[in-house]
Amino acid sequence: MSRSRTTDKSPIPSVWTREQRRTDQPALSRDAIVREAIAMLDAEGIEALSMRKLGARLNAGATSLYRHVATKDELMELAVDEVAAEIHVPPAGGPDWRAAVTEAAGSFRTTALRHPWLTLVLGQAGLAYLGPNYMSFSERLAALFTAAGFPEPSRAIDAVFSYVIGMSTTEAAWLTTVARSGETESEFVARLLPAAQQASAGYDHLAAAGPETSAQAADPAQLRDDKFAYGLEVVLDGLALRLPK
Amino acid sequence: MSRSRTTDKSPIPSVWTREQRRTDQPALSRDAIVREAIAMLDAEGIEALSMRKLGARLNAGATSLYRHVATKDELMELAVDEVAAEIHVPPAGGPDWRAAVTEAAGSFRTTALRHPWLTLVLGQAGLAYLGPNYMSFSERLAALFTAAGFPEPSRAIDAVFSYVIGMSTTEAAWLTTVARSGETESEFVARLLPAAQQASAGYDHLAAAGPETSAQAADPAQLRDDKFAYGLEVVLDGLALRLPK
DNA sequence: TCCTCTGTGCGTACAGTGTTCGCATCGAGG
DNA sequence: CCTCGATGCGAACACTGTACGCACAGAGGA
Repeated sequence: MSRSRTTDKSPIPSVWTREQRRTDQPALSRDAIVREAIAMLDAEGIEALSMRKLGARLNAGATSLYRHVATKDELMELAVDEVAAEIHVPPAGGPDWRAAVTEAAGSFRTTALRHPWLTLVLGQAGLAYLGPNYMSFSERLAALFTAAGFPEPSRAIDAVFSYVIGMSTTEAAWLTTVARSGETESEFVARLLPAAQQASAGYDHLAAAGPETSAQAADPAQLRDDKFAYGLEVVLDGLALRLPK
Repeated sequence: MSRSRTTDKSPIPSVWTREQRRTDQPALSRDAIVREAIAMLDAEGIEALSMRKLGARLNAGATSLYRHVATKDELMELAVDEVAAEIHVPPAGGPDWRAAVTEAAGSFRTTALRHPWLTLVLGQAGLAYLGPNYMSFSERLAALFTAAGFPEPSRAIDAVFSYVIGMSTTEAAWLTTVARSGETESEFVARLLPAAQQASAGYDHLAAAGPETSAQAADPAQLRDDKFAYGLEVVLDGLALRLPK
C-alpha cells in the first residue's frame, strides 16, 4: 500500500507529482513509536510484536524505527516505563496507610492485567535500567511507607510488592491463555473444568482444596479479585505487626 | 562435527566403513533431549537455546528433535516439570507448620535461582498445562497446609507462593543480569553503586530508604537471603492470624 | 541561487529462528 | 527374505532483529 514518496515507479518523476511529506500524519517519533508498540502489545500479545509489523502500522519501513530507538529491547523498556505512569500511588502521610497501600497495590495489579506483557518484560529485564516513571513510582512508594512509620521501608515495600508482582504475573499469564482461546473467562473455565477435575483425580488434598466447583466458576473475575485481596490482607496484617506502636 | 553416519563422503560407501549406531551414547530420546535442554538453559540462558544448537549438542540434526517433542514450547514445559521435581516439600502433619512451609518456600526459591529461566517460562505459560511433578508438588503443598489447619488451604498457598514467585522472579532477573556482566555479584554491585546513587539523587525518600551503602554491598547474596526471609516471615505472620485456634 | 551539512526514511542483505516435508535408513516381526 | 513402522535428517519456507549505505528534505551560509 502506497509506499511513502520518493522512489516511486511513476513514469515521469517530477517535483509536482511527488507526494508531499505527510505532515498531518503524526510524524515518526520516539513517542509515537512507543505508543503504537503499546497498542500492538495490548491487542495482539508480546510475541506478535515485530519491528516490521510495527513499522507497517506507522506507515514506515521497519528499519526506519531504528533512527529513534536503538534496539527492540530498548523499545520494550520504553514501553514499560510509559505504562508505569498509569500506576496510582496515593500521597504519603494520609490517615490510613493500609487503605493507601491497598490502593497502590490494586493499581499496580490492574495496570499489569491491562498490559499482560508487563510482567513478562519485568521478569526479563529485571528493572535493570529504571525509567523516570518507574523511579517516581518507587519514590512515591518509599514516601508512603516511610510516612506510615516503617523503620525499614524498603523491606516492607519488597514484601508487599513481591506478593503483588507474583500474583499479577500468574493472573496475567492466565488471562493471556484465556484470550488466546477466544472465549470469555467464564466459558473457558467451564470448558476446562472437567479436565481440571480429572487431572487432580489421584491427588486427594488437591481435589479437596481446589476451588473448582461449577458454582464458583460463575464469576471467575470476582474470584480472582477476592483471592488477590485476601493475600494482600495477609501481607498487610503481617506488616502491621512490625509497625512500632 | 562428525556427521552421524550414512550420507558420508567416504570414497566407497560400504556397510563396514559405515559407523555403527552409537548405542553406548545415550540415544536420542525425550528424556535425553529435556536433560540437555536444561543444561543449556542453565549454562547459557533462555535466549541461547535454539533447536539447532540443542540438536548439535546431542550430535543430531535440529529436525530430529521433533520426533520426540512436538514443539519448542512443549519442550520448555517438559523442562519446567523436570525441574519441578527438585523442589522439596516436607511431609504434612509435622509439629511445626511454619518450619515446613519455610523449607518448601526456600526450596522453591533455590530451585528458581538455580534455573533462572524457570520463572520466565512460568510467567509465559501460566501453569496452563500441569506436568506430573508440578502436580505432586501442589498436592504435597495442599496436604501441608490442610494438616496445618487452614480452613482455606488454597488461598493460603496462593498468598505464600505469590510472594515466593514474585521475589524469586525479581532475584532471578537480577542474577541473570549479573551473570551477563561476567562479574561476581559483589563486583557488579560495587560498579553499579555510583550510578544507582546518582539515579536516585532527586528522590528524597528513595535515597533515604535505599540499602545502597557500600557497607552492605559487601555480601549481596546474604542481603538477598535476609530480604527473602523477612518477607516470608511477614506473610507467615499474617497467615498465622487466620489459623483457627 | 547554489552548495553543503545534518537528520531522516528505507531497500537490501545477513545471520539466525521454529517448523514442515519427503526421503533414506534402521531394527524388528512375520 | 521381505515388509513395515519408527527414526534421523537435508532442504526449504516464512519469519525475525538489525547493519549498512544510499536518497532525499530542509536549514544555514555564501
